Amino acid sequence: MEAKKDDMVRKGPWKAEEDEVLINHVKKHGARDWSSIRSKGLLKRTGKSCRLRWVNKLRPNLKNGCKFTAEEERVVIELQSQIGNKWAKIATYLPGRTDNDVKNFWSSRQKRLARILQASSTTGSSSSSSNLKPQKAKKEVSVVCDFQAPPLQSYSMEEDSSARAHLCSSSYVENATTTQPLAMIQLQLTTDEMSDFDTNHIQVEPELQVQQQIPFHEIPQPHPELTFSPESREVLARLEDPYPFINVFGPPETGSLGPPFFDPAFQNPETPDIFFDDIPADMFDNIEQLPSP
DNA sequence: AACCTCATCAACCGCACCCCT
DNA sequence: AAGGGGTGCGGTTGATGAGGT
Repeated sequence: MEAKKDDMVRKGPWKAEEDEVLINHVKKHGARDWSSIRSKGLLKRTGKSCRLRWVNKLRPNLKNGCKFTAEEERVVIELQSQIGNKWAKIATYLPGRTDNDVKNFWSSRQKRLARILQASSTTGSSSSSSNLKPQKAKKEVSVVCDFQAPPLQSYSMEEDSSARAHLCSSSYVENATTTQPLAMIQLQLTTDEMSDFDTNHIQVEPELQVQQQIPFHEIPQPHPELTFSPESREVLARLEDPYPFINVFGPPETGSLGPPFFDPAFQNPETPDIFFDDIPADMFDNIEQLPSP
């Protein structure tokens, strides 16, 4: 019985001591040999669990606790439309973000979208927001008022584009018929959320200010194509590029895109790298880079 | 204050792939 | 060639906190 208890795999939240053991293991052996952590008796966690913990929480330079910026959201949406639910691949475009982050972001988004669609379909095409929760309706009003940014250019806005361009909010989504292309609705949600980008109205966190101070019109625009045109295939091909973001959205010539994504100094102050000071400098080179073909 | 709804996050699970023997 | 172990990925779930009624 005792031996059985010792063999038990531990599950659930990680303790600080376990994190420490895991970090020490990675220091010594690198981010591999996950199974040996258990076989050596260092932890009662499975190799998978250890790897997941490292990748999602302990790895250096993670943006833990930071909400997705408008730019990151746009990258996710753009790439998801191009390559589907390849979260790990998409995450390689977002330094400091994990596939789990991207996945969670997307599923939250889908839930929200589904709710909005359901709300609009159950009550027909009524233009009022009364079918939503009152607090939601309130939020939407403020968003509509605050939103001043130009629309994304990555999707074609055809009929009714001017209205949507200026008032891209969930309440307009609600007005949309359910036959509206999903991409369009997703775009509307995006721009809704991007109202956060209005620095005149929103207090931004210090570590995000570098990016959020960028005038909206200077943000590099993604490719306009949605279909798998030759250009899109080119984008897919760039997935092997260690810094594909530069290529996909144009060179950071204005410097506007640079800091949050490419400046090593841009780190979440809540997750300092003090644990890793004595790790060989090149040890993590492989982590952020895409695997070589 | 209690309750409800929703969003977010961390972690687990199953499957697929790769590599080694 | 086949089998097994290790690893990576995507889907799902449960816990928790925030905000509103």
